[in-house]
Amino acid sequence: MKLETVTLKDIAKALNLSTSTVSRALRDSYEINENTKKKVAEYAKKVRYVPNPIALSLKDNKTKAIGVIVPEIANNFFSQAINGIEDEAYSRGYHVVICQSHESLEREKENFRHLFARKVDGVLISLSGTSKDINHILEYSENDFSVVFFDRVPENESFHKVVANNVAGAFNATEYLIKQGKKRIAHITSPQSLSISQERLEGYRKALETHGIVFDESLVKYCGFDPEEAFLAIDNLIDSQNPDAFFICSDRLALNCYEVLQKRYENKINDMMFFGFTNLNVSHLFRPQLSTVVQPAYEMGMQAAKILLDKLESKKKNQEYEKIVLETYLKIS
Amino acid sequence: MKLETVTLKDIAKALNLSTSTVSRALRDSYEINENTKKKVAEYAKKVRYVPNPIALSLKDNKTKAIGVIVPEIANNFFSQAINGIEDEAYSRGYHVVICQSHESLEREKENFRHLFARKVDGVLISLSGTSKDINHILEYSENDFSVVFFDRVPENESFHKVVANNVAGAFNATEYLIKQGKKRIAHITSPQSLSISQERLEGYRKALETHGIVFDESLVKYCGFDPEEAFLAIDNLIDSQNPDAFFICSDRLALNCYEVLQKRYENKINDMMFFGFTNLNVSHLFRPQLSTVVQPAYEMGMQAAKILLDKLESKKKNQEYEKIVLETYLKIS
DNA sequence: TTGTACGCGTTATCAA
DNA sequence: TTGATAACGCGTACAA
Repeated sequence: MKLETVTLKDIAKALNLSTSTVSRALRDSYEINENTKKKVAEYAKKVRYVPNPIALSLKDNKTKAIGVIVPEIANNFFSQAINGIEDEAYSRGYHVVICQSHESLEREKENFRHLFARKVDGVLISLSGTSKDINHILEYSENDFSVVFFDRVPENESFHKVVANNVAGAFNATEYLIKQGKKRIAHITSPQSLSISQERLEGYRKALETHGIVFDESLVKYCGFDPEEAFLAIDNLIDSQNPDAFFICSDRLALNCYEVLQKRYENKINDMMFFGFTNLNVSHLFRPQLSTVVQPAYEMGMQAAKILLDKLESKKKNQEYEKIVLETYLKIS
Repeated sequence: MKLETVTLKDIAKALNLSTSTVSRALRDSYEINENTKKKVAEYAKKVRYVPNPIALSLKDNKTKAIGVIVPEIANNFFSQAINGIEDEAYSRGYHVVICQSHESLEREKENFRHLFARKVDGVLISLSGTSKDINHILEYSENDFSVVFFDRVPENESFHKVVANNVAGAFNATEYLIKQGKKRIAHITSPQSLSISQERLEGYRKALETHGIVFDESLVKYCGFDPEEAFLAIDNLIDSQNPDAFFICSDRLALNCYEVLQKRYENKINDMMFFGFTNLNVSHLFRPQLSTVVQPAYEMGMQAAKILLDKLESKKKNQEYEKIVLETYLKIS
């Protein structure tokens, strides 16, 4: 059985028809004789005709592909989100091109350039930790190129966004720690420029306030992507702030913390409690125990993809920008 | 600044040249006047001309895209391998379309159909745990469609393959346990159909033999993808085999084991030792401790991509099939 | 040195 | 009901 790609022309030749007739027959056009349709359909099936998507793309100036830019795929939150994106996209006939920014603005720009040059129909993106603004994205989106943000989103109002309820999640986690009797809860989080950092800090603050604990700025540390930063932050906290719990707002930072705590402060961590904001599927196996705020990653990805595809496929330009907020839940270990 | 896609024709019109002249000028053809070249180059840069890859694909019947099929991206080994694949591919002007089989043969077939229909130039694949044969792949590869396997590879000789030295890795892990005084080492592994299962079992056996321990088949359990299978296997082992260590050959199974061991046998696991065959980057945080055999995932992905791209770009059909074997290392926790 | 014409596979328009 | 032709954007053989 040969698999050489069969074209309309091949079918036309074999059946003594014109390519246009074959094309119309396969698309079940009303103006084609039923017999012809049947004949064409049968033959096409027999030779396993599959339309060439490249030709279609060239014609329609659409690729039926969407791009996804995430910081890292080796992160459960993002890989779960990608699963949601893929399920939605594939079920609607789109395919997905995944790019990683590795938390670098430069890479993110490059990814965008790449995806645009490759003519994807739109992009889903969660901003890198070093992207302070979104000028590099505005440039494209102003020209009618669809972009939907998820998880790490910009302040800019003129975009569709899908996020978790970070404030509530952080509130609940912090409140949990407070109810366990913790009073000096250190908060270690991602760069301040990120929406998620701001919102989670807000939830943390609110919980403290609600429970009459004075917010102490020196318990809050923003950390970038050099592990040494986190190590140093922890050293400082332990040396001078006497924390009794940690609320750590990313996978990476949680691991950094455990690293240094286990190495240098093994005797101190027994009474400490740890809460993360991660989708780590193994957190319950950690010692000391790590509870976490879990985001509905799959659902977020799916919703984001849905919004993008709906937008791509709708004729009307809807200038109503949606912001979908999904709830988190606590996984206590 | 407008971003409307500029075509050769636009440039030609603006500069009062023909499209072919512009095309040649941009490709630095020797037959074009230097002045013209400069003029064209400048203008193209100014309007940010980017060739339309769709048009090129249609013309060349090549997409400069490769497909990757892996069981799950939410698995460090595969996400690291993908990083290697992407780095190699992007640096050579290819892009990467990632598909997940979710350990299902059906999905794997579908992925293949999809990638082929999308006209990727070739495919990198690590077989799903339920793929007993590769007929669905032979079908394509026999027709001059390039496929390179990595990690989970078929026996078939007529393919390029990149694998870890599973035998040596398993040998070293088992030997380590033996040297720690363990005598009844349970071996829990993936379905027998997978190359990795066979090779790791071989390493395990060899280590036992080398150290004068009789191989006991009842200590070996193959588990599929239903967690209950693993739970049951462990129950059986503990009930009737009295193991003093576990050598567990996948991320998923390691987690399954911990799940049940922590829940039901907390009092028994203190003296047990655990070794995995995983690229979990958090294994050192687990309690009980999990040491693991680590595969050079990034390198494997990169090598596999390199072989595929070299093949795609070489004129000659080289019928020499390579099998690259990379060494693992132990990460002791 | 530059331009014209064609073809990649498809569909839409117009003609028959 | 069917067929011929043009067009999408590009590169190239051939013509000028």
